[in-house]
Amino acid sequence: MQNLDVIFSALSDGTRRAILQRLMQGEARLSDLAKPFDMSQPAVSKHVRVLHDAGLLVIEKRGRTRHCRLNASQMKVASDWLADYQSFWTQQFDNLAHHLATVKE
Amino acid sequence: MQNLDVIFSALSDGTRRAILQRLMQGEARLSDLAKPFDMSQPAVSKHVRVLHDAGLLVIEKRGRTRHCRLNASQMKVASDWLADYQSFWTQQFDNLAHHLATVKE
DNA sequence: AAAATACTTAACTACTTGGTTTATTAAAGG
DNA sequence: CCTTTAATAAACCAAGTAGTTAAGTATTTT
Repeated sequence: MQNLDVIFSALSDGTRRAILQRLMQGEARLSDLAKPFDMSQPAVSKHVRVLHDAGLLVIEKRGRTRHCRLNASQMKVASDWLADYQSFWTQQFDNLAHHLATVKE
Repeated sequence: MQNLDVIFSALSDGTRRAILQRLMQGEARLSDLAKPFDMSQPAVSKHVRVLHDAGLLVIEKRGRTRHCRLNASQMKVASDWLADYQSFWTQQFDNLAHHLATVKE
C-alpha cells in the first residue's frame, strides 16, 4: 500500500513524533507546536505539512491561526500492518524465555 | 528514540515491506529475495542492508550464500510506540460510529 | 586450473529531505 | 491606516536515498 509509505515515512522523524505526542494532550496552534523546537518556524511548518499529508493530523484555519489536532485513526493503518507480525515476535520472545529457562536448570 | 527513526524509515518502503512479508514464510537467500523484483540485485542488497541495520532481519553467511530471516521482535518497538495512540483512534472510531448511528435516526 | 555463482564495493545520477533565510500574504489590534 | 502576529511561499543548500552499471571477491562446481 502506498499509504503505508507516507505514514511510516512521516513517523520516521523524531521531531514529527514529538509533535504527535504533543497533540495527544490536545489541539495546538502551529506556533505553539514550533516553540519547543530549536529550529525555524517554517521548518516546523514543513513537518506539520508532512504529518498532514500522511493524514496523521487535521488542520483547521481560524482567523490567522491554524489549529492542529491528532488523527490517530491513520496510525491504525500502520499498526494493523505491524500486527501481522505479532505472532512472530511473541514466538521469538517465547523461544528466548524457554531458552533462558533451560539454561537456568 | 533514535531507534524508531531507523525502524520506521526502513518500513516506509514498499520493496522492503515486501521483503519482510516474504520472510514471514521462512528463511530466504539474498538472491531468492531479489528475484520477484524488477530491479538489480545490488539494489535489493541495499534494501536488505537497510532492514538489517534496523534490526528487522538477521543475515547468516553460509558458504557463498547469505540467508536472511525475520527478526520481528524489532517491529514490536514500533508497534509499542503506536500502541500509545490506540485509545485515541478507538475513541475517534467510536465517535464516528455514534455519529453515524445518530444520523441514521 | 577454469568457470560459474552469489554477493559486495565503488562510482555515478536523479531525486528527496531537512534545514536555512528572505519575502509575502492575511488577519487583528492600536 | 499602520503595525504586529501567524503563517505560507520561494529560493537555496547540504546530505541522504534509490536506483544504475561495472568491477572485484569469495566460494563452489566442473
